[in-house]
Amino acid sequence: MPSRKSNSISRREEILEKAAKLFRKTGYAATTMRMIATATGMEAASLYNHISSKQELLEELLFSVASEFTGGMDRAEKLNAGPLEKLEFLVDLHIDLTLRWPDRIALVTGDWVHLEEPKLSAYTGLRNDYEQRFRSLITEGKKQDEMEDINTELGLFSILSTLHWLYSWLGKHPGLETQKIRKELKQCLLGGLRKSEYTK
Amino acid sequence: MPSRKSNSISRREEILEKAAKLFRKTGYAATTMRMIATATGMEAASLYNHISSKQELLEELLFSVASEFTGGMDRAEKLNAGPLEKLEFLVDLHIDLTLRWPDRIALVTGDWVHLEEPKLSAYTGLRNDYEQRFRSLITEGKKQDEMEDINTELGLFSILSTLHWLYSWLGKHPGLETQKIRKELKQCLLGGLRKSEYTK
DNA sequence: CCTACCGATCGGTAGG
DNA sequence: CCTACCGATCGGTAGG
Repeated sequence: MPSRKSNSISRREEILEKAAKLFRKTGYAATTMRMIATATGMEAASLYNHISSKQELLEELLFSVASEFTGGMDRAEKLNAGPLEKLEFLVDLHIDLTLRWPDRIALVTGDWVHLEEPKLSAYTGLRNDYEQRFRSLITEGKKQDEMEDINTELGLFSILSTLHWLYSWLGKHPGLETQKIRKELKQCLLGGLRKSEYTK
Repeated sequence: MPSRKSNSISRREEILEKAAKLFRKTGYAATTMRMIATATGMEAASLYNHISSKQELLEELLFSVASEFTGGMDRAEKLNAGPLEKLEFLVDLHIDLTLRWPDRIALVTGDWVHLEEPKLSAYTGLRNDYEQRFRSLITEGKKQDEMEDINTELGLFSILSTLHWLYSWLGKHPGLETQKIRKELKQCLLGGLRKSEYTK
Protein backbone atom coordinates (compact mmCIF):
# COMPACT_ATOMS: atom_id res chain seq x y z
CA MET A 1 0.00 0.00 0.00
CA PRO A 2 2.89 2.44 -0.19
CA SER A 3 1.97 2.61 -3.84
CA ARG A 4 -1.09 4.64 -2.92
CA LYS A 5 0.83 7.60 -1.70
CA SER A 6 3.67 7.44 -4.18
CA ASN A 7 1.19 7.25 -7.05
CA SER A 8 -0.43 10.39 -5.80
CA ILE A 9 2.89 12.19 -5.64
CA SER A 10 3.92 11.17 -9.11
CA ARG A 11 0.46 12.03 -10.41
CA ARG A 12 0.88 15.51 -9.05
CA GLU A 13 4.28 15.73 -10.64
CA GLU A 14 2.77 14.61 -13.94
CA ILE A 15 0.14 17.32 -13.74
CA LEU A 16 2.85 19.90 -13.13
CA GLU A 17 4.83 18.72 -16.14
CA LYS A 18 1.83 18.75 -18.46
CA ALA A 19 0.77 22.14 -17.17
CA ALA A 20 4.25 23.56 -17.75
CA LYS A 21 4.23 22.30 -21.32
CA LEU A 22 0.80 23.78 -22.01
CA PHE A 23 1.57 27.10 -20.30
CA ARG A 24 4.67 27.38 -22.44
CA LYS A 25 2.87 26.66 -25.68
CA THR A 26 -0.42 28.46 -25.09
CA GLY A 27 0.30 30.83 -22.24
CA TYR A 28 -1.06 30.64 -18.69
CA ALA A 29 -4.21 32.67 -19.26
CA ALA A 30 -5.23 30.81 -22.42
CA THR A 31 -4.56 27.37 -20.99
CA THR A 32 -7.68 25.84 -19.45
CA MET A 33 -7.92 23.30 -16.66
CA ARG A 34 -9.74 21.10 -19.16
CA MET A 35 -6.70 21.11 -21.43
CA ILE A 36 -4.44 20.11 -18.55
CA ALA A 37 -6.93 17.42 -17.56
CA THR A 38 -7.03 15.97 -21.07
CA ALA A 39 -3.23 15.94 -21.22
CA THR A 40 -3.07 13.95 -17.99
CA GLY A 41 -5.96 11.64 -18.93
CA MET A 42 -8.64 12.72 -16.48
CA GLU A 43 -11.58 15.07 -16.07
CA ALA A 44 -11.02 18.68 -15.06
CA ALA A 45 -12.75 18.21 -11.74
CA SER A 46 -10.40 15.36 -10.85
CA LEU A 47 -7.37 17.63 -11.01
CA TYR A 48 -8.52 19.20 -7.78
CA ASN A 49 -7.78 16.03 -5.88
CA HIS A 50 -4.10 16.72 -6.50
CA ILE A 51 -3.88 20.48 -6.64
CA SER A 52 -5.94 23.29 -5.21
CA SER A 53 -6.00 25.79 -8.07
CA LYS A 54 -4.59 26.78 -11.45
CA GLN A 55 -2.67 29.53 -9.71
CA GLU A 56 -0.97 26.97 -7.47
CA LEU A 57 0.43 25.23 -10.54
CA LEU A 58 2.02 28.45 -11.76
CA GLU A 59 3.44 29.19 -8.33
CA GLU A 60 5.03 25.80 -7.87
CA LEU A 61 6.49 25.82 -11.35
CA LEU A 62 8.04 29.26 -11.01
CA PHE A 63 9.34 28.94 -7.46
CA SER A 64 10.98 25.59 -8.18
CA VAL A 65 12.97 27.27 -10.93
CA ALA A 66 13.77 30.34 -8.84
CA SER A 67 15.07 28.13 -6.06
CA GLU A 68 17.47 26.36 -8.43
CA PHE A 69 18.83 29.67 -9.67
CA THR A 70 19.36 30.95 -6.16
CA GLY A 71 21.17 27.76 -5.21
CA GLY A 72 23.33 27.98 -8.31
CA MET A 73 24.26 31.56 -7.50
CA ASP A 74 25.26 30.45 -3.99
CA ARG A 75 27.65 27.91 -5.50
CA ALA A 76 29.02 30.44 -7.98
CA GLU A 77 29.85 32.94 -5.28
CA LYS A 78 31.66 30.30 -3.22
CA LEU A 79 33.92 29.43 -6.13
CA ASN A 80 37.60 30.07 -5.56
CA ALA A 81 37.89 32.08 -8.74
CA GLY A 82 37.70 35.55 -10.27
CA PRO A 83 34.46 37.27 -11.26
CA LEU A 84 34.83 36.38 -14.93
CA GLU A 85 35.12 32.68 -14.14
CA LYS A 86 32.10 32.94 -11.84
CA LEU A 87 30.13 34.47 -14.70
CA GLU A 88 31.13 31.56 -16.91
CA PHE A 89 29.90 29.19 -14.21
CA LEU A 90 26.54 30.98 -14.32
CA VAL A 91 26.29 30.58 -18.08
CA ASP A 92 26.69 26.84 -17.53
CA LEU A 93 24.07 26.97 -14.78
CA HIS A 94 21.55 28.49 -17.17
CA ILE A 95 22.37 25.90 -19.83
CA ASP A 96 22.01 23.05 -17.32
CA LEU A 97 18.68 24.23 -15.94
CA THR A 98 17.33 24.94 -19.40
CA LEU A 99 18.15 21.40 -20.50
CA ARG A 100 16.56 19.97 -17.37
CA TRP A 101 13.41 22.08 -17.28
CA PRO A 102 12.86 23.74 -20.67
CA ASP A 103 9.13 24.18 -20.14
CA ARG A 104 9.38 25.62 -16.64
CA ILE A 105 12.15 28.00 -17.67
CA ALA A 106 10.00 29.28 -20.51
CA LEU A 107 7.58 30.69 -17.94
CA VAL A 108 10.30 32.93 -16.55
CA THR A 109 10.19 34.91 -19.77
CA GLY A 110 6.65 36.18 -19.50
CA ASP A 111 4.01 34.18 -17.67
CA TRP A 112 5.27 35.11 -14.21
CA VAL A 113 3.19 38.29 -14.57
CA HIS A 114 0.13 36.14 -13.91
CA LEU A 115 1.28 35.35 -10.40
CA GLU A 116 -1.06 36.90 -7.85
CA GLU A 117 -0.09 38.75 -4.71
CA PRO A 118 1.57 38.07 -2.38
CA LYS A 119 3.40 35.47 -4.46
CA LEU A 120 4.07 37.99 -7.19
CA SER A 121 6.09 40.22 -4.87
CA ALA A 122 7.95 37.25 -3.44
CA TYR A 123 8.87 36.12 -6.93
CA THR A 124 10.06 39.49 -8.19
CA GLY A 125 12.01 39.82 -4.96
CA LEU A 126 13.90 36.60 -5.68
CA ARG A 127 14.49 37.72 -9.22
CA ASN A 128 15.82 41.09 -8.15
CA ASP A 129 18.16 39.42 -5.68
CA TYR A 130 19.53 37.18 -8.37
CA GLU A 131 20.06 40.09 -10.73
CA GLN A 132 21.74 42.12 -8.01
CA ARG A 133 24.24 39.35 -7.33
CA PHE A 134 24.84 38.99 -11.07
CA ARG A 135 25.40 42.73 -11.30
CA SER A 136 27.92 42.62 -8.46
CA LEU A 137 30.02 40.11 -10.35
CA ILE A 138 30.21 42.47 -13.33
CA THR A 139 31.11 45.41 -11.10
CA GLU A 140 33.77 43.32 -9.43
CA GLY A 141 35.11 42.19 -12.81
CA LYS A 142 35.56 45.77 -13.88
CA LYS A 143 37.17 46.72 -10.57
CA GLN A 144 39.64 43.85 -10.83
CA ASP A 145 40.37 44.98 -14.38
CA GLU A 146 39.29 41.68 -15.92
CA MET A 147 36.55 43.39 -17.87
CA GLU A 148 36.06 46.43 -20.08
CA ASP A 149 34.52 49.55 -18.63
CA ILE A 150 31.09 49.05 -20.16
CA ASN A 151 27.87 50.26 -18.54
CA THR A 152 27.06 47.61 -15.93
CA GLU A 153 23.31 47.60 -16.56
CA LEU A 154 23.86 47.16 -20.25
CA GLY A 155 26.24 44.25 -19.77
CA LEU A 156 23.92 42.61 -17.26
CA PHE A 157 20.96 43.03 -19.53
CA SER A 158 22.62 41.77 -22.68
CA ILE A 159 23.82 38.61 -20.92
CA LEU A 160 20.61 37.81 -19.07
CA SER A 161 18.31 38.42 -22.01
CA THR A 162 20.14 35.84 -24.07
CA LEU A 163 20.26 33.40 -21.17
CA HIS A 164 16.50 33.79 -20.67
CA TRP A 165 15.90 32.87 -24.30
CA LEU A 166 18.13 29.84 -24.32
CA TYR A 167 15.10 27.60 -23.91
CA SER A 168 13.58 28.57 -27.24
CA TRP A 169 16.88 28.16 -29.00
CA LEU A 170 17.86 24.83 -27.49
CA GLY A 171 14.37 23.61 -28.34
CA LYS A 172 14.89 24.47 -32.00
CA HIS A 173 18.40 23.00 -32.15
CA PRO A 174 18.28 19.71 -30.29
CA GLY A 175 21.50 17.85 -29.74
CA LEU A 176 23.52 21.01 -30.02
CA GLU A 177 24.49 21.08 -26.36
CA THR A 178 28.16 20.31 -26.71
CA GLN A 179 31.28 21.61 -25.04
CA LYS A 180 31.94 23.57 -28.22
CA ILE A 181 28.62 25.37 -28.00
CA ARG A 182 29.09 26.07 -24.32
CA LYS A 183 32.44 27.67 -25.03
CA GLU A 184 31.16 29.71 -27.96
CA LEU A 185 28.16 30.96 -26.02
CA LYS A 186 30.49 32.27 -23.35
CA GLN A 187 32.47 33.99 -26.09
CA CYS A 188 29.30 35.58 -27.52
CA LEU A 189 28.08 36.77 -24.14
CA LEU A 190 31.29 37.67 -22.36
CA GLY A 191 33.67 38.24 -25.28
CA GLY A 192 32.54 41.82 -25.71
CA LEU A 193 33.12 42.55 -22.04
CA ARG A 194 36.33 40.69 -21.42
CA LYS A 195 39.59 42.59 -21.62
CA SER A 196 41.58 41.18 -24.50
CA GLU A 197 44.48 40.02 -22.34
CA TYR A 198 42.04 37.72 -20.52
CA THR A 199 40.98 35.90 -23.67
CA LYS A 200 41.72 32.22 -23.30
CA MET B 1 -17.18 67.86 -41.41
CA PRO B 2 -13.76 66.49 -42.11
CA SER B 3 -13.52 66.18 -38.33
CA ARG B 4 -15.95 63.30 -38.45
CA LYS B 5 -13.73 61.01 -40.42
CA SER B 6 -10.43 62.10 -38.89
CA ASN B 7 -11.86 61.66 -35.41
CA SER B 8 -12.79 58.14 -36.29
CA ILE B 9 -9.32 57.39 -37.56
CA SER B 10 -7.60 58.81 -34.52
CA ARG B 11 -10.09 57.02 -32.28
CA ARG B 12 -9.09 53.76 -33.89
CA GLU B 13 -5.46 54.65 -33.41
CA GLU B 14 -6.15 55.41 -29.76
CA ILE B 15 -7.79 52.03 -29.28
CA LEU B 16 -4.76 50.36 -30.83
CA GLU B 17 -2.40 52.20 -28.51
CA LYS B 18 -4.39 51.38 -25.39
CA ALA B 19 -4.73 47.77 -26.46
CA ALA B 20 -0.98 47.48 -27.05
CA LYS B 21 -0.28 48.84 -23.58
CA LEU B 22 -2.73 46.44 -21.95
CA PHE B 23 -1.57 43.44 -23.98
CA ARG B 24 1.96 44.19 -22.90
CA LYS B 25 1.12 44.49 -19.24
CA THR B 26 -1.50 41.76 -18.88
CA GLY B 27 -1.01 39.57 -21.93
CA TYR B 28 -3.38 39.21 -24.87
CA ALA B 29 -5.45 36.35 -23.46
CA ALA B 30 -5.97 37.96 -20.07
CA THR B 31 -6.83 41.38 -21.46
CA THR B 32 -10.57 41.83 -21.90
CA MET B 33 -12.39 44.04 -24.33
CA ARG B 34 -13.95 45.72 -21.31
CA MET B 35 -10.48 46.71 -20.08
CA ILE B 36 -9.64 48.22 -23.46
CA ALA B 37 -13.00 49.99 -23.50
CA THR B 38 -12.45 51.52 -20.06
CA ALA B 39 -8.98 52.69 -21.08
CA THR B 40 -10.42 54.49 -24.10
CA GLY B 41 -13.43 55.84 -22.23
CA MET B 42 -16.28 53.90 -23.79
CA GLU B 43 -18.37 50.76 -23.38
CA ALA B 44 -17.08 47.44 -24.67
CA ALA B 45 -19.81 47.20 -27.29
CA SER B 46 -18.82 50.59 -28.73
CA LEU B 47 -15.35 49.35 -29.60
CA TYR B 48 -16.91 47.34 -32.41
CA ASN B 49 -17.77 50.51 -34.29
CA HIS B 50 -14.04 50.99 -34.83
CA ILE B 51 -12.68 47.48 -34.97
CA SER B 52 -14.12 44.10 -35.84
CA SER B 53 -12.56 41.84 -33.22
CA LYS B 54 -9.97 41.48 -30.50
CA GLN B 55 -7.93 39.35 -32.86
CA GLU B 56 -7.84 42.18 -35.40
CA LEU B 57 -6.16 44.42 -32.82
CA LEU B 58 -3.40 41.89 -32.31
CA GLU B 59 -2.95 41.44 -36.05
CA GLU B 60 -2.66 45.13 -36.80
CA LEU B 61 -0.27 45.71 -33.94
CA LEU B 62 2.05 42.87 -34.92
CA PHE B 63 2.03 43.39 -38.67
CA SER B 64 2.74 47.11 -38.34
CA VAL B 65 5.87 46.22 -36.40
CA ALA B 66 6.88 43.45 -38.79
CA SER B 67 6.55 45.81 -41.73
CA GLU B 68 8.90 48.31 -40.12
CA PHE B 69 11.49 45.64 -39.51
CA THR B 70 11.28 44.40 -43.07
CA GLY B 71 11.67 47.95 -44.39
CA GLY B 72 14.65 48.52 -42.10
CA MET B 73 16.31 45.37 -43.34
CA ASP B 74 15.80 46.55 -46.93
CA ARG B 75 17.66 49.75 -46.10
CA ALA B 76 20.43 47.87 -44.29
CA GLU B 77 21.09 45.62 -47.24
CA LYS B 78 21.31 48.57 -49.62
CA LEU B 79 23.98 50.21 -47.51
CA ASN B 80 27.32 50.67 -49.20
CA ALA B 81 29.17 49.00 -46.36
CA GLY B 82 30.51 45.71 -45.03
CA PRO B 83 28.39 43.14 -43.18
CA LEU B 84 29.58 44.29 -39.76
CA GLU B 85 28.49 47.86 -40.42
CA LYS B 86 25.15 46.61 -41.68
CA LEU B 87 24.70 44.70 -38.44
CA GLU B 88 25.42 47.86 -36.51
CA PHE B 89 22.76 49.62 -38.58
CA LEU B 90 20.30 46.93 -37.53
CA VAL B 91 21.11 47.41 -33.86
CA ASP B 92 20.19 51.06 -34.32
CA LEU B 93 17.02 50.03 -36.15
CA HIS B 94 15.92 47.93 -33.17
CA ILE B 95 16.70 50.77 -30.77
CA ASP B 96 14.77 53.26 -32.89
CA LEU B 97 11.68 51.08 -33.26
CA THR B 98 11.74 50.17 -29.58
CA LEU B 99 11.76 53.83 -28.62
CA ARG B 100 8.94 54.59 -31.04
CA TRP B 101 6.68 51.63 -30.24
CA PRO B 102 7.72 50.03 -26.95
CA ASP B 103 4.33 48.46 -26.33
CA ARG B 104 3.91 46.99 -29.80
CA ILE B 105 7.44 45.63 -29.78
CA ALA B 106 6.74 43.88 -26.50
CA LEU B 107 4.19 41.69 -28.26
CA VAL B 108 6.89 40.32 -30.53
CA THR B 109 8.36 38.54 -27.52
CA GLY B 110 5.48 36.25 -26.73
CA ASP B 111 1.92 37.28 -27.57
CA TRP B 112 2.28 36.60 -31.29
CA VAL B 113 1.46 32.97 -30.48
CA HIS B 114 -2.16 34.09 -30.04
CA LEU B 115 -2.41 35.00 -33.70
CA GLU B 116 -4.85 32.71 -35.48
CA GLU B 117 -4.39 31.08 -38.85
CA PRO B 118 -3.82 32.12 -41.56
CA LYS B 119 -2.30 35.25 -40.01
CA LEU B 120 -0.11 33.18 -37.74
CA SER B 121 1.68 31.54 -40.68
CA ALA B 122 2.03 34.86 -42.47
CA TYR B 123 3.59 36.39 -39.38
CA THR B 124 6.07 33.59 -38.70
CA GLY B 125 6.94 33.70 -42.39
CA LEU B 126 7.89 37.37 -42.14
CA ARG B 127 9.85 36.65 -39.01
CA ASN B 128 11.74 33.78 -40.60
CA ASP B 129 12.60 35.95 -43.59
CA TYR B 130 13.98 38.63 -41.34
CA GLU B 131 16.06 36.12 -39.39
CA GLN B 132 17.35 34.57 -42.60
CA ARG B 133 18.57 37.91 -43.87
CA PHE B 134 20.16 38.61 -40.48
CA ARG B 135 21.85 35.22 -40.61
CA SER B 136 23.22 35.96 -44.10
CA LEU B 137 24.96 39.06 -42.80
CA ILE B 138 26.74 37.01 -40.16
CA THR B 139 27.74 34.37 -42.68
CA GLU B 140 29.01 37.09 -44.98
CA GLY B 141 30.91 38.73 -42.14
CA LYS B 142 32.74 35.51 -41.44
CA LYS B 143 33.45 34.92 -45.13
CA GLN B 144 34.91 38.39 -45.50
CA ASP B 145 36.99 37.74 -42.41
CA GLU B 146 35.49 40.62 -40.45
CA MET B 147 34.13 38.26 -37.84
CA GLU B 148 35.27 35.34 -35.71
CA ASP B 149 34.36 31.83 -36.77
CA ILE B 150 31.59 31.34 -34.23
CA ASN B 151 28.55 29.16 -34.85
CA THR B 152 26.23 31.31 -36.96
CA GLU B 153 23.04 30.22 -35.22
CA LEU B 154 24.54 30.99 -31.85
CA GLY B 155 25.66 34.44 -32.90
CA LEU B 156 22.31 35.19 -34.50
CA PHE B 157 20.45 34.02 -31.45
CA SER B 158 22.56 35.86 -28.90
CA ILE B 159 22.16 39.15 -30.78
CA LEU B 160 18.44 38.87 -31.54
CA SER B 161 17.45 37.73 -28.06
CA THR B 162 18.98 40.84 -26.53
CA LEU B 163 17.46 43.06 -29.22
CA HIS B 164 14.03 41.54 -28.55
CA TRP B 165 14.31 42.41 -24.88
CA LEU B 166 15.44 45.97 -25.40
CA TYR B 167 11.91 47.20 -24.73
CA SER B 168 11.84 45.97 -21.16
CA TRP B 169 15.25 47.42 -20.47
CA LEU B 170 14.66 50.80 -22.10
CA GLY B 171 11.43 51.00 -20.12
CA LYS B 172 13.28 50.51 -16.85
CA HIS B 173 16.05 52.96 -17.72
CA PRO B 174 14.38 55.99 -19.27
CA GLY B 175 16.57 58.70 -20.71
CA LEU B 176 19.42 56.30 -21.20
CA GLU B 177 19.21 56.35 -24.97
CA THR B 178 22.40 58.19 -25.74
CA GLN B 179 25.09 57.79 -28.34
CA LYS B 180 27.23 56.26 -25.61
CA ILE B 181 24.69 53.55 -24.89
CA ARG B 182 24.21 52.83 -28.58
CA LYS B 183 27.94 52.36 -28.98
CA GLU B 184 28.28 50.17 -25.91
CA LEU B 185 25.34 47.99 -26.91
CA LYS B 186 27.04 47.31 -30.22
CA GLN B 187 30.16 46.39 -28.31
CA CYS B 188 28.22 43.99 -26.05
CA LEU B 189 26.44 42.33 -28.96
CA LEU B 190 29.06 42.36 -31.67
CA GLY B 191 32.26 42.65 -29.65
CA GLY B 192 32.45 38.91 -29.09
CA LEU B 193 32.06 38.25 -32.79
CA ARG B 194 34.21 40.95 -34.27
CA LYS B 195 37.80 40.15 -35.16
CA SER B 196 40.05 42.26 -32.98
CA GLU B 197 41.63 44.11 -35.89
CA TYR B 198 38.18 45.46 -36.72
CA THR B 199 37.67 47.05 -33.32
CA LYS B 200 37.18 50.77 -33.72
C1' DC C 1 -11.55 9.74 -10.07
C1' DC C 2 -16.36 10.86 -12.19
C1' DT C 3 -21.09 13.14 -13.12
C1' DA C 4 -23.49 17.07 -12.62
C1' DC C 5 -23.50 21.60 -12.20
C1' DC C 6 -22.79 26.66 -10.67
C1' DG C 7 -21.85 31.69 -10.77
C1' DA C 8 -18.95 34.70 -13.22
C1' DT C 9 -17.22 36.49 -17.14
C1' DC C 10 -15.86 36.35 -21.75
C1' DG C 11 -16.14 38.20 -26.96
C1' DG C 12 -19.45 39.81 -29.60
C1' DT C 13 -24.44 41.24 -31.59
C1' DA C 14 -29.07 43.61 -32.03
C1' DG C 15 -31.25 47.59 -32.24
C1' DG C 16 -31.49 52.06 -31.64
C1' DC D 1 -21.77 55.55 -28.88
C1' DC D 2 -25.15 53.15 -25.44
C1' DT D 3 -28.44 49.60 -23.22
C1' DA D 4 -29.59 45.14 -23.13
C1' DC D 5 -28.37 40.79 -23.76
C1' DC D 6 -26.66 36.10 -25.65
C1' DG D 7 -24.26 31.62 -26.12
C1' DA D 8 -20.01 29.71 -24.79
C1' DT D 9 -16.73 28.72 -21.68
C1' DC D 10 -14.15 29.47 -17.69
C1' DG D 11 -12.27 27.90 -12.75
C1' DG D 12 -13.98 25.51 -9.33
C1' DT D 13 -17.45 22.74 -5.98
C1' DA D 14 -20.78 19.09 -4.26
C1' DG D 15 -21.45 14.66 -3.58
C1' DG D 16 -20.54 10.27 -4.32
